[in-house]
Amino acid sequence: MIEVALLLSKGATCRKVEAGEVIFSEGASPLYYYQLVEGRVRWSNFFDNGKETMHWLVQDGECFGEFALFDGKPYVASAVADIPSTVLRLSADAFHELLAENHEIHLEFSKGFARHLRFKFMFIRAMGSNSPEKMLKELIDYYTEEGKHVCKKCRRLMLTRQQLANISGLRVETVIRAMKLLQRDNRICIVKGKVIV
Amino acid sequence: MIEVALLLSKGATCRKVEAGEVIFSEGASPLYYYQLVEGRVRWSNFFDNGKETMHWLVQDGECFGEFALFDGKPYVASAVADIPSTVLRLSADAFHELLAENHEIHLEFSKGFARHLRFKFMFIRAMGSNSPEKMLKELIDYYTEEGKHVCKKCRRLMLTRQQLANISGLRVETVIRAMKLLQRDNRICIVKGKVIV
DNA sequence: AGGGCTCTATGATCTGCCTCATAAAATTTT
DNA sequence: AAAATTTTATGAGGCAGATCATAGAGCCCT
Repeated sequence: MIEVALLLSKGATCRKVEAGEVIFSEGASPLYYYQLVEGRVRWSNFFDNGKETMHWLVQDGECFGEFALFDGKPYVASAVADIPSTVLRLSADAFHELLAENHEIHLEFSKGFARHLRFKFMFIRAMGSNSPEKMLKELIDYYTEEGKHVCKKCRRLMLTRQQLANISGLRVETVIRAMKLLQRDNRICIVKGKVIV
Repeated sequence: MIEVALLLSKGATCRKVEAGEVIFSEGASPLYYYQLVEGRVRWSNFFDNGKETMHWLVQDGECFGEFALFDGKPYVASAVADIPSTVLRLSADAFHELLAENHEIHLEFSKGFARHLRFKFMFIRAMGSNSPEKMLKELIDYYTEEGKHVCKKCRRLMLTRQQLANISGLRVETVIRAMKLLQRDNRICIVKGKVIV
């Protein structure tokens, strides 16, 4: 979200992480600002029974865990590399300096918060429907509008049913069945198992 | 969230609204910054079947609908006065001027966004448990920690079971039954039907 | 005090999501 | 190419939250 060169000039360090590596854990104190240069990071809660609640699947250029830097409280969810990734890390102090010096950057973060909050509102509204189909349709519509997780070339939604299950809080079998119903009613287009938006 | 005198000096107008009066509607374009001087405002989605999903029960001094001013998209939920209230309204332009001029105020908004996002993360994590008791316990713990909706004098949680239902997305009967189970297991203290935290 | 409303409460039933089991297909790794 | 892993798929059954019905308790309003 912040220009890489600027981050580096402020003393940010670049690190490569393997798939499955934990970048920060739920409950830990926020000490750094993190930005994903390349790769994919799951920002999730992991439960004892193996279930995962994925709050955000971080893509290239996005930051994650940033809001903990603003209220100073522990991380509410863990960040785990989903594939081999490259991550930039900047100390909290340097991050706050950057914001104080540059109103434009600060405003960009405010806009980012607004977008994220909008997503959460949409998500919780969709949950209220108590219908897997409506829930998934809203989610897919959101990603379509935002162009997130959508392949620019083939317009495929680059999310597996398992990932949609982890995001929506539904079980994978329920997602599979709901997607079939959505397809049957021509509410979504599925080609070779892949959603085309 | 912003000092009242400062808002008024920027041209904010004060308005009294009756209980039930709509301040802004889901889908409408954001034109103003709103701050509750006194009263109570429900920030909710209202569904055709009468169900309500309450995202936030706004209290004295809190602002609402503010994040739409940052991304410029329509409101995701409506704001309705829950009791007779007094609301301050500032034009979007003046609001952005204020932020640009005053880094401290801007930072306060960022912190507010962070707190709200933290709440949403907590909420969605709690939903993932698929257990009304865990969900409600987390909600009550959150309000306890934040001191929100808690009477300073008598330590009563000032939320009805119906309100908890609208917030949690559960049905009121489910909330009532879950609260009884929590009480039976000594996880919460209920006196005369009221939760004491 | 009385009327109207909301809130709290409880039982019965139903629906649908979760769970478990199994297996084929697709993808990744060796 | 083969093996291993993940993803997609389908069926059967259980369980719990939603739903519907009913009613008492508490509260606000004239």
